Amino acid sequence: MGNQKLYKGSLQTIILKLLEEKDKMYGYEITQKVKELTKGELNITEGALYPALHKLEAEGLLDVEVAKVDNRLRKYYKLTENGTKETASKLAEMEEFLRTMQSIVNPKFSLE
Amino acid sequence: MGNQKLYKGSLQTIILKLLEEKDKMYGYEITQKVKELTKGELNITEGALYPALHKLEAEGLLDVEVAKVDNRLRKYYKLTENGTKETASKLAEMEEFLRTMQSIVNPKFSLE
DNA sequence: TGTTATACATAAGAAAATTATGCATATATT
DNA sequence: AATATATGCATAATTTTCTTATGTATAACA
Repeated sequence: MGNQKLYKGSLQTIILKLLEEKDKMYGYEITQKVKELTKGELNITEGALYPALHKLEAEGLLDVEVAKVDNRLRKYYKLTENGTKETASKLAEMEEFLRTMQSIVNPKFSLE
Repeated sequence: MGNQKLYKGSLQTIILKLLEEKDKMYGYEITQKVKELTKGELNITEGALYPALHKLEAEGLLDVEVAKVDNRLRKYYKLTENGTKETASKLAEMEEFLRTMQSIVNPKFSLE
């Protein structure tokens, strides 16, 4: 990929956004969904994902619910009320960031 | 700002892009230019900027030229030949990243 | 004369990732 | 039957990249 490092700092927002769309997801599902959405460009590693999920849970933005499917463990995460608010806020910040970066790397197309 | 952390990983690209536009700039000038371009949203700290410039120089992407203006030191940086190539490459990666993030946070507007 | 602006630099620490490793079950392949 | 790949979780060690704090020095302004 090469540009993986650009995604640094955006993982939390990505997780929250996916959970805003789907209501409840488990870790592995998130990695697959992101791979699909980005056509393979972004591959979330487990070493990044699980600590991020745990942190969001610890901050009270996610609730977790354990399930057993096909004799295998799954941890379903969903937004808390607070998580929903925080998602809106983080998405707004992300959009601002994207606009700003656009205006830097492609000034001509950002006269708005 | 709040969303400063989203810029993590994009500093090199920003520096290179500015130098592609202006030919030669010094550190302090870069911080001011970025502040102006982003309407104060992004404030590059010295602790991030100077190490980044030194690294780009060490990698052979930038040449440095020292000048004395008003009895104060300035270090002007400019792109090397290799730096120009790398800039194009990094800008392409950045644009890909921005497109991808757009498509994640705002799927409706990214059907292109 | 003290504060703000200009101009460089580095060190300590924090945040967020990568890489490596581990455990366990299910499914597909040879 | 054995092996590899996929599913599913987790953590530890390390690296990268930043923030925060600190240092030096000159110029301009109040």
